[in-house]
Amino acid sequence: MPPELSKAEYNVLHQLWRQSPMSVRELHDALDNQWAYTTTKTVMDRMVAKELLAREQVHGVNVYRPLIRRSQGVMQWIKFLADKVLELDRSEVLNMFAKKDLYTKEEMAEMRKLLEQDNDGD
Amino acid sequence: MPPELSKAEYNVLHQLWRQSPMSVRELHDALDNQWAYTTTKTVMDRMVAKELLAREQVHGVNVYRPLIRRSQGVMQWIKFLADKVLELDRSEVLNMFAKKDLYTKEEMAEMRKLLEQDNDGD
DNA sequence: AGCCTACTACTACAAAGTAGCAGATGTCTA
DNA sequence: TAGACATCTGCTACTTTGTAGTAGTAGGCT
Repeated sequence: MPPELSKAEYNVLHQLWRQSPMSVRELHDALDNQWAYTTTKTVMDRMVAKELLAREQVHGVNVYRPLIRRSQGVMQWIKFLADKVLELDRSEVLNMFAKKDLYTKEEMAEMRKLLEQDNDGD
Repeated sequence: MPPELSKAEYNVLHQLWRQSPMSVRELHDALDNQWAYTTTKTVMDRMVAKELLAREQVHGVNVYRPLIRRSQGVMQWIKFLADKVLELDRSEVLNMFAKKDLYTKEEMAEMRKLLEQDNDGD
């Protein structure tokens, strides 16, 4: 079971899933929220501590890379959405997502698998 | 603009939107999560302080009532989902919700209005 | 009257949200 | 080349949330 992600953490991952690795500065500028630069940095550093991100130095600057896949990250929102907001079957919500063609075949397959795995186990 | 809701807070509201008012005990038992009873109470009391809930005594017991409407509460998930997870137009996501027939005509109308209001204002 | 039981207010501690500061280092210009 | 800036980086810090324990209290039972 993938770790719980906060909205803030998901936000960071969201960027890194599109482009990775990125420095704090790059990611911060790509974000359209109102965070202070240091906030972005703090969040990212804590994510390293939690092993959600990997950090390495490139030419003297830290760059960050996600350690979990998008399919894993998205799953929890599907679950939350299904259980608490839409009150639908999780797989039904997943299907709503599927229709929008945002995720690759592989990601969809993995999400379906994740769904089965903990469908009555979390 | 409705206040930001945490998942925990949303959870509580979710129950109260179905049935209200409820005592801590009733709500706690209705929830299917793993909270301790006192956790439920703490969350609810804090929500009163933030004016998300109203509390009143009935026959010596506190009962709680939501102070924001479901349409308001749901909106933020629509926004988050649209912006960060699905990368779709917010109204498109709202339409996905609409299809599922979970919300009344009035709620849908209000959500559409909320969407316009802060569509480029938040 | 004394004891359960449930309810309430209060306290507590860890994690997340949000951000400032100060030292190190790279860069540009007088 | 020595300041003068601009970054980047590692700390520190304060507030909210998440999560829960404890103790006092009031109502009902025996």
